[in-house]
Amino acid sequence: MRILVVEDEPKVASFIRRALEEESYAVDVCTDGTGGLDWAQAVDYDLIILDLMLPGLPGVEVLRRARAAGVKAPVMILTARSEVDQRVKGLDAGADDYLTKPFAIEELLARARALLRRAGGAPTGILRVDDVVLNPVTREVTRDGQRLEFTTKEYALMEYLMRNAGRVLTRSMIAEHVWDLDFDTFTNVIDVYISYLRNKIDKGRERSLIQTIRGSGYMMRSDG
Amino acid sequence: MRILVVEDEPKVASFIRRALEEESYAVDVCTDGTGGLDWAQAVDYDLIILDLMLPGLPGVEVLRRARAAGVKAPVMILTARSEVDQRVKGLDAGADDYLTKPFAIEELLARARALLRRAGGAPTGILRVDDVVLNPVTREVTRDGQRLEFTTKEYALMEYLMRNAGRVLTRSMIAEHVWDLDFDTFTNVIDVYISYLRNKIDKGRERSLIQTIRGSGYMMRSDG
DNA sequence: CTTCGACAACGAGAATACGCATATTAATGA
DNA sequence: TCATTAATATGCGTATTCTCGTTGTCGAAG
Repeated sequence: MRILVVEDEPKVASFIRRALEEESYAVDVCTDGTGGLDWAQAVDYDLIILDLMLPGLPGVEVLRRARAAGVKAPVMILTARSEVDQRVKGLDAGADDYLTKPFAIEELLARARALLRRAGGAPTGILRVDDVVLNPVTREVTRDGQRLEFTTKEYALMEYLMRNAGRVLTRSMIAEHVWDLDFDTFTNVIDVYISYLRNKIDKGRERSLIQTIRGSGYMMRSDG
Repeated sequence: MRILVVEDEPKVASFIRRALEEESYAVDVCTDGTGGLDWAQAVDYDLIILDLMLPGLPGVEVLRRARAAGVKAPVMILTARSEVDQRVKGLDAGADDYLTKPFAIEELLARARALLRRAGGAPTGILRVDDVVLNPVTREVTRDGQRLEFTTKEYALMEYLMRNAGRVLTRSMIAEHVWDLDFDTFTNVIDVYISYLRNKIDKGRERSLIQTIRGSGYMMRSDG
């Protein structure tokens, strides 16, 4: 699986690269529109992640030309929250999904997986802890066969916990993986969302699947 | 284990501090080079994390002077990716490791552990005294295979004792490595926590693993 | 060997920090 | 607009940390 990231902010770019690489994708990063277009045509990527705010050639134009040149790879566009019309233009120009900045890296990964699957069979990698089953591809979570509904944030947190079942995850780690770059340390959102998850997962059970490690963070109980 | 962080960006600094504290290290933060140098000389740190881009005194200079003044603590350098020149790579400024920004907090933690381990002379990282085993990564302590539960402070003290098994540790040394800057000398918290540890470790044994050195401090018995 | 003083150990309770739930406010999208 | 989700603020209960007074122990001097 090879992914092209076209993003001019070095900070964001390297953050995305790292995250994707950790998921064992091969990643190429390009910092300007023209170069991105060149690469998109030169290599048969499985996915292209494209920032719309680019120096030189605007993102929408990159996309349009790439499609015109026969690039088939699914494209995920990144936009600022305010640039709604840009987003629309992007989708018109042939994008398959969009993500607004700032975003949580887990969300980007989840969507990337979805796009890759749609394009052609990515590995399933179903996560299972106790009788909770999480399917990262469909984003479905069940307990005891019963479907559980999560919001985006809740799901991202859930997936992160499941992926690291049996390991202690400190709040810093959770912040870094589930929230975005400028996370305020002096807040209790994480606690609150853990509480949301527990409400949905553990309703009416005596022992929570998510354990609190006082002074450090949380841990998803692993089997046994 | 006490760590000095010299970093001027408040956001980054507090993020690092938090992550380290969640791993039960005692952490001091300094926002300028001159102050950092002073602290490095004043306190016997187990690790120093040093940003190279600092107001006032540049990081490399802080490091050079600290080494000249006889500071032995391992030093991890933080630097922007673009500023990694040969000197930094060769680590000939006297650093023991370097990390480029931006970085994943887990990587910083992992490297910190590695440096502390190297300095502590434990090749595997796992500390063992008699039948007590302490794993700094998972922060699990067992005696005879039996899991022992510690609070954050208890664990920090325990790790410090284990790392220095066979060596007499005075109360001031313990205070310096396990408690923070404003430690009240006229208190007996240390004695109290030693007692807590003994309760948990030595329950029902005749000879304590932790020996009292009357008039000086305490010592973790080393094997034999 | 005894006595005394200094030091350490212990127990109990006060103070604090932390996690959790709930309510409230803010942002986002239909 | 309203409904849904995200984030913040606050109050409460409890685990942890610390203080303090008392009891116990060690060791040196008499």
